[in-house]
Amino acid sequence: MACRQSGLQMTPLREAAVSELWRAERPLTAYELLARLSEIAGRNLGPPTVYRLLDTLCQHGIARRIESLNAYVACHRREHDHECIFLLCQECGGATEIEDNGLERLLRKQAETAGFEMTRRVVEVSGVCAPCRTAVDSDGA
Amino acid sequence: MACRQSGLQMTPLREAAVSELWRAERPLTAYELLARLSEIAGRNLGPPTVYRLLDTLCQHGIARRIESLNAYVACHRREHDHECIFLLCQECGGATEIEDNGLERLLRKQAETAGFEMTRRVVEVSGVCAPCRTAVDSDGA
DNA sequence: AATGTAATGTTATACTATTGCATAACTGCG
DNA sequence: CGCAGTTATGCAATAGTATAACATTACATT
Repeated sequence: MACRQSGLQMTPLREAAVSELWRAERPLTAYELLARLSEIAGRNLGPPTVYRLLDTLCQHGIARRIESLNAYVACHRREHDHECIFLLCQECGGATEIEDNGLERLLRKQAETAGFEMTRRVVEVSGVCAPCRTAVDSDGA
Repeated sequence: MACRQSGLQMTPLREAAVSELWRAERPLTAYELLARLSEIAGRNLGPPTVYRLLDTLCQHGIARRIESLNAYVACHRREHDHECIFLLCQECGGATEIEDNGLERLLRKQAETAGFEMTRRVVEVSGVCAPCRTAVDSDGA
């Protein structure tokens, strides 16, 4: 976890949160994370605790919020500061993070053309991921 | 409103909803719309009524949901079937709808490369719109 | 110990959305 | 017309998501 401390101090709670987000193979809602952390802590945490954790982690680029799911994932790609694109599978619930500089440029250009100062962007694609597609195919469904 | 009836029957409630979304110069939350429609109707509508209205309108491309605001706007550009890009101003709350075929192509290509079947996408840019930028500039702020 | 700051706890509440079932309105048809 | 089938709306309850406001704790510096 040491590599992630871009000025953020890693408390036990934050470590646990990051670790749970990593372990989950899909985005977790705040309340799902709340339940898992409560179990780990052996006591009931309150929603504000978890929302604060998530805010902090998101601000440091360690986690990301997925708007169309009201859920959160641990973020890969800490090296670059890029915002990313999510591919969200409707079958398995998985979230894949990708990146596209061309798309970035286009968005930036569009904003510029409109005289719009861009501070944040959300790009989320919903559909069916490759593994789930083949799974469905071989179902004969 | 006649031009919008792509197989959707226009009831008084739906007309009122569309009309309110149009009149608002920014996205409305479901509960904001609920309040306005209740006032118009002269009685209290329930949340399900409004959420059903919005679902229906969104399904017919008459309205669109903005994920990062939990809010809804009337949709321009009925001609094309394009999904669109929103520029969301953090100052005035306004939402501008734009379109970019290049971006569309890029997204589609990315999905394809990942073997991902895309059924829906969300592209939302937050920032400050041109009018608000000049307003802030002349504030000296 | 005294102070300051960051982190977490606690209670209550606000906001967003859906489920499930009841009723009403409209359509087509005999 | 009267009836069945369908679509739309009403309504009550509740689920799910998020924040405000304030109290407490933990730690660092002096």
